Amino acid sequence: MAKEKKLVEAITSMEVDFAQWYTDVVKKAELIEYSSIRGCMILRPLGYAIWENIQRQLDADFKATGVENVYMPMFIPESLLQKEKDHVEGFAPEVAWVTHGGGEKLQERLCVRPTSETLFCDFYSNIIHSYRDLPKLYNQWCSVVRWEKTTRPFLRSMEFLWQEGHTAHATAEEAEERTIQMLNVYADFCERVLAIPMIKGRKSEKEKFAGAHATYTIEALMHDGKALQSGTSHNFGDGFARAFGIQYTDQNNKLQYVHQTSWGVSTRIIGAIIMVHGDDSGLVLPPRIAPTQVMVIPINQKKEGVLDKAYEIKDRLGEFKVKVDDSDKSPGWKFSEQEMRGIPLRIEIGPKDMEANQAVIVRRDTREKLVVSLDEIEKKVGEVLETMQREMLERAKAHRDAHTYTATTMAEFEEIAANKPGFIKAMWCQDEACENEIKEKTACTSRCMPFEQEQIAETCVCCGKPATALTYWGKAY
RNA sequence: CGAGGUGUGGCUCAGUUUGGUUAGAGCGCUACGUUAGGGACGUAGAGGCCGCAGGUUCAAAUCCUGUCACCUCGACCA
Repeated sequence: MAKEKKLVEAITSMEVDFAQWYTDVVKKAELIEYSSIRGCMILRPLGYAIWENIQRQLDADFKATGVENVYMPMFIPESLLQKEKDHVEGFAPEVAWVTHGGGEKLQERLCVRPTSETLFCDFYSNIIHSYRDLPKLYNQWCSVVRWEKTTRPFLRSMEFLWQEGHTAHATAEEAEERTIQMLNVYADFCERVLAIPMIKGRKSEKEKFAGAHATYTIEALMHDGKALQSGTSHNFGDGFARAFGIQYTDQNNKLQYVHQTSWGVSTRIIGAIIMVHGDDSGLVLPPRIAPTQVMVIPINQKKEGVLDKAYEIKDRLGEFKVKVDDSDKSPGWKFSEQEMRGIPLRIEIGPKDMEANQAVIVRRDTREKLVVSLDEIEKKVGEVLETMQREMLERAKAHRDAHTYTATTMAEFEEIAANKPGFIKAMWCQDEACENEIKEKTACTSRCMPFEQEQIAETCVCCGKPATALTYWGKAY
């Protein structure tokens, strides 16, 4: 395959330096701006519009399963945070504390929420009394703060936007069912809308959420072969309920503890969109998440009638999200701008086209050019957007599959980890000692034990004892 | 938190080793004109407490001390 000509000098090539490429895209596409606070980013209009689209569509998916939105305070009293032992141990090292208010030292420190389990639990303990009060299916859209040591735009920032769903159920079965249901909502959304294929599975004991009974995850593979945990769904069992005293009276007038879940996705998912679909010209957005789907670019726009024709095309494409770039930049500039910002389709319209009653449609992902008659432009745009959405998912899947390896011996595992970036499937005994040894030898962590299990060997890749689970391993963000 | 690196117009950087008039360049920005199918060109202009604080010196972007911020890698991390 011929080496693609590099059109935008301002973006470092992926091959040269993937991390730098990522930073360049994030900046050149104007997704974010660094702020004056370390590790906190400013979401610019394009970055925020993508988040709004994610939010709108996921929110509808949640509500279709009966979830309601609430809003909780952003501060958590220290005493409340400390009620669940594992939870506080997991989060204490990275919380920000408020020690003063209005110039006075506070009686009790307040932490800025790193996650809101404790607030929801406290709340639930007050409002749940009877089996008739269950289930509670609440979600909130908010930001949380974690005092991270190193940060990267979208992937890890000190403050980030997310949603956190928190549910309370009468039975363990119902909680488990909800945990899996929400993981499926996430995975379906990612495939259908973001065109990112996900591996669904369970986290190891070591990787699971602080205080959870079980954590489920969706894992995606980035273009550089590193894994990104893109969303999680936790089954808390009755652990938090016991710590917070969340009890209800059942049909037989007996006191019972509730069973809880929590689940979340964050702006990190935007990092996944960038690193799965982006190329050396910048961002590539799947049509279903793109804030602008079509950019009409007039050629020689000073010429009589060209701009009018561009606006006319925009009006005719009313069912899509269309903009006209009528700035006085040169056409070449506008092409690059549209590409850097990941706008799925561009329509070029100039004097030559007008004469022939046609326009040129260019796909962002393949740069394929299509000359279409103006008479059928609505139909063509619809078709191309759909094709693009479908093919982006197919390409991402093909890339992931081509970078998924299997290892049955440690030597094999080490050889792959050292030379081939991607997922490694290997059998594991689920002993944490092996997990640690694998990390030490290969820098790979366990990503998940997928729902779709295969028996590729009898014994653990590390210790040789009988294996209990096929596990995905990889270097992770 | 450890190792390394970087702070000079909006951006990318030169100048620092060897202290010396008025601190430079390219890009971007503004105005006018010519252009226009893959980041056009000309002319004229605006824009700098050289990260911050001390110190050395006749003289500091440059040397010394401290400090802050950011970046990369590692450790850590739902």
